[in-house]
Amino acid sequence: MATPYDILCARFQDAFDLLEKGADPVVRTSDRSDYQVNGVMSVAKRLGRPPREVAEEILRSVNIADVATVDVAGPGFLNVTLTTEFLSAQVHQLLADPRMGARRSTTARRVVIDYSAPNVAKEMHVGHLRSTVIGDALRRMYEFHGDVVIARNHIGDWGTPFGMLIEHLCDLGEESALASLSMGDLNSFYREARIKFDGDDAFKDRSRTRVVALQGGDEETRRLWQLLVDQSVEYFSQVYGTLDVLLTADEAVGESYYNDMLHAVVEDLDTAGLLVESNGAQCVFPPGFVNREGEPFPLIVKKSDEGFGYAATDLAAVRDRVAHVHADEILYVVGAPQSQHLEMVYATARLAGWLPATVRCEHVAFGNVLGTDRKMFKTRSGDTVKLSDLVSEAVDRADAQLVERATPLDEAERRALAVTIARAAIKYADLSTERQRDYVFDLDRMLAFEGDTGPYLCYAHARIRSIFRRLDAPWTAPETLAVTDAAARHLLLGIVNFPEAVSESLALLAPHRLCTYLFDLAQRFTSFYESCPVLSAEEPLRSERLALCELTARTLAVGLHLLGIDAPERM
RNA sequence: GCGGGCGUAGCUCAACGGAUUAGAGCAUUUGACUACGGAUCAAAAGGUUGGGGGUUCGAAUCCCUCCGCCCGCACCA
Repeated sequence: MATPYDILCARFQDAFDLLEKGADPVVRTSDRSDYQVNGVMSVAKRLGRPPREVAEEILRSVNIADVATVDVAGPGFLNVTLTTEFLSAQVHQLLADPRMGARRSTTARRVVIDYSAPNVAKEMHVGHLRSTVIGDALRRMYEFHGDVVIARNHIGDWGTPFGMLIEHLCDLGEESALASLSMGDLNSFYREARIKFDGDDAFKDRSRTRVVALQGGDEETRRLWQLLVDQSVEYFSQVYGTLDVLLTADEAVGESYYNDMLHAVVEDLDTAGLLVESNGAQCVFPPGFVNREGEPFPLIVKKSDEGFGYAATDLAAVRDRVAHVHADEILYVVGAPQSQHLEMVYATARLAGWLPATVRCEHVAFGNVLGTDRKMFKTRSGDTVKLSDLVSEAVDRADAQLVERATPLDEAERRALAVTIARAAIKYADLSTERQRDYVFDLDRMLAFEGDTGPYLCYAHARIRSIFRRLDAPWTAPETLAVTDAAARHLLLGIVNFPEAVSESLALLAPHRLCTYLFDLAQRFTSFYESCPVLSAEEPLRSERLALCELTARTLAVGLHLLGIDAPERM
């Protein structure tokens, strides 16, 4: 279905085309009317005519009487007010549409989304949270849009640390090692291995020998390595489960997956004449990148010790995703600090012809996670909070609040709801702020049941649903709605703009746009609910208001679902 | 030094080049309670959008410059 916004854009485009072909009408939502058209001034400027005169001309030529009334205001703005009949028809269309008006793409694009990327035998921490939550939300939005998402969890499952990890596994004995790993005690496993590696020369030697065996394809070593990987992936899946993240074990396509492609990457770069030896390393120098001294800055593909750098893996991944996964779009949900590295990888892939201009390849960067003291969360030095601890603390606190508020649920339901609310809190807090900014992690704030939080939105939804549980007879929306109350109209206009919130959020890869929309919608609803009694109203007003309640609840639920958040029926 | 990001109310954050009042939330103050779920609503107060230039009919938004904070800058990913 075409949204009101679409219709207005099309109608005004036709009118603007008469004056200047292709001129943008600049249709926007407005606080002065339902929508405003701002494009008149710039057209008038280019035509050298008075803006108000141009506005009047557009007002005469635009074919819009069936949709809205239009007035000229100020220096040449057009204020657009939708007709009640039109809004009424919108309500009926939306009631019949589970997508709440959002278009479904007819040309499904294949979109690779690279997100989460934890390390094998290492704990997932807050540093992985943003990638996981943002990536998963984008995934849901793309799928909703009708695209095919190929998720890639680029786990760190290869490299020199695996020598010591495997040796440590052997020392502990497979059984007890795996038992400790399956308990999610990955930090101490890694730490113990590290301590031995640093303090025990014999262990260090064994570790190095083990790395060589691993890279050489030694069967027993590979088996041990696989144990570590499987155990970790199993653990990651548990964490994803608690967060309701869609990633599956199949989608854990880690660094090692690209091992067999690395030689070809280097050879083909060489053949293409892109490879340069520098300080013993094989490098590509994509133009435009310089180091501290202002000299060309290398992307190191093969290290001076003959080992492949991570750049080789990243290049192989891009190549694979284009050539074999047939991606139309590749998104890397990775922290902002890696921006330069990724830009260099993309530049090199373009030079090598592995990444055609038709394929969109983008770094979906996000800011650092900060503590409430505004200092960086440590990501490498070990002082980070385990993701799983963090989630369980959030669940406990959510549960405590539910108990305090005497929620009308039994114990089991309440515990389940606490999980839902904790997820909502964590995800919404992360998604609702502009990605690129640094992000302050504050459990107290995100778990608050008041304000711009996940729990509040859950509550807003549950509260509407409770109205319908009180009904003793079915209802149907009246043929024509009056929508006379300002608050009701304001709410309906919000509902009708859902598709634009979704498409804008997707186009900008900015989930916070959708969050802002949903919170605003919830506010419009409570304001409506305050001034417009529903159940006690006379028919047909009662049914009209029920229709608005129904549409609001569904819009909230669909929107929250796109963010990876469940909308509970009751709280 | 070079490159990138950020700088908006006490705090956490919005704002798609648009209209006299730059918006929310939290916190503060004041109203509304036997309330269709008060986990709420209404209102007040709180800002020379880091400073200074420029482009534009119109700038938090685009350009330049300066200041401050953060990140990256050769073989860890």
